[in-house]
Amino acid sequence: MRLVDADRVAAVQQGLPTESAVADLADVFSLLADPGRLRLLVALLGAELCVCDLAAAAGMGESATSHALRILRAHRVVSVRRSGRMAYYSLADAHVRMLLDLALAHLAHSELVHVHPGDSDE
Amino acid sequence: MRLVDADRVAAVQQGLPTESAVADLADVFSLLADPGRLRLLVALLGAELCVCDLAAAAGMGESATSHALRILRAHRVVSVRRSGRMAYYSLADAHVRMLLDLALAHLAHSELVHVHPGDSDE
DNA sequence: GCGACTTCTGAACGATTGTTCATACGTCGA
DNA sequence: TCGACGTATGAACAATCGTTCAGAAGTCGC
Repeated sequence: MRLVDADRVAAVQQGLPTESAVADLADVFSLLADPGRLRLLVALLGAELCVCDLAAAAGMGESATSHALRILRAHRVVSVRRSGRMAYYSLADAHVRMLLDLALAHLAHSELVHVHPGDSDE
Repeated sequence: MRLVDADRVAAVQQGLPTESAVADLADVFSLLADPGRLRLLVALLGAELCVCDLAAAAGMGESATSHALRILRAHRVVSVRRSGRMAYYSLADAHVRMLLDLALAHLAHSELVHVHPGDSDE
């Protein structure tokens, strides 16, 4: 394999996180990479909601909502509080909350950050 | 569709970003959801590197690296500077840079944030 | 110009992911 | 206890994504 700046490559490699750390990071970002889950999480930023209200707020079916919540729950991103036959979900991961806050702040702050339709996306 | 707390649902819906904004956000997170791209971006946090050095630093093939860079370039996340037959890439999106910095800071800060293997992941 | 080299691109394969339908579980009211 | 309701789960399908192989385009040294 060819190298141009071996020193810099070695320095960068040393600064890289562990393989498992990178995998965990990618895992967290994967959870945020789905519009449905993203809407659910944003909805949960301020309020605790039950499944049917979450489905209505996010504009998706209750089954899809339950599946999405199942994944988020498995990754400890949301927590559930049961009251009778209702299930109230809330955001449980401070890490994800900060990522969401940062992302939403950038959304409100400027509209130049992301690509424009038909402009650069492949 | 059944609703438990219609007021709260309406309030949450009003606070949700636009559909296209959510899609753009999910798009950005999708770029960070792949371990290979994540390693490339972290490598680019501090240094400008050519394709072969990036491939070596991230531990992936040059073709795979080029494909990943192509996607990142299409989304304006990285920019390329050409010098002869070499292509030097650098991180171009301040938004993504802050997300990466925040994520890496959390990695260094605590190891309790994410799930443990075989503990909660489905 | 010719050959070596770096990067880029296209196509095909395999794998993973999200969605949907249908159904099962647990809870409340009569 | 029985039916209705909210939620959860399983399976199957479609779609998307990443990787790989092979080859093309452009550049430098001779």
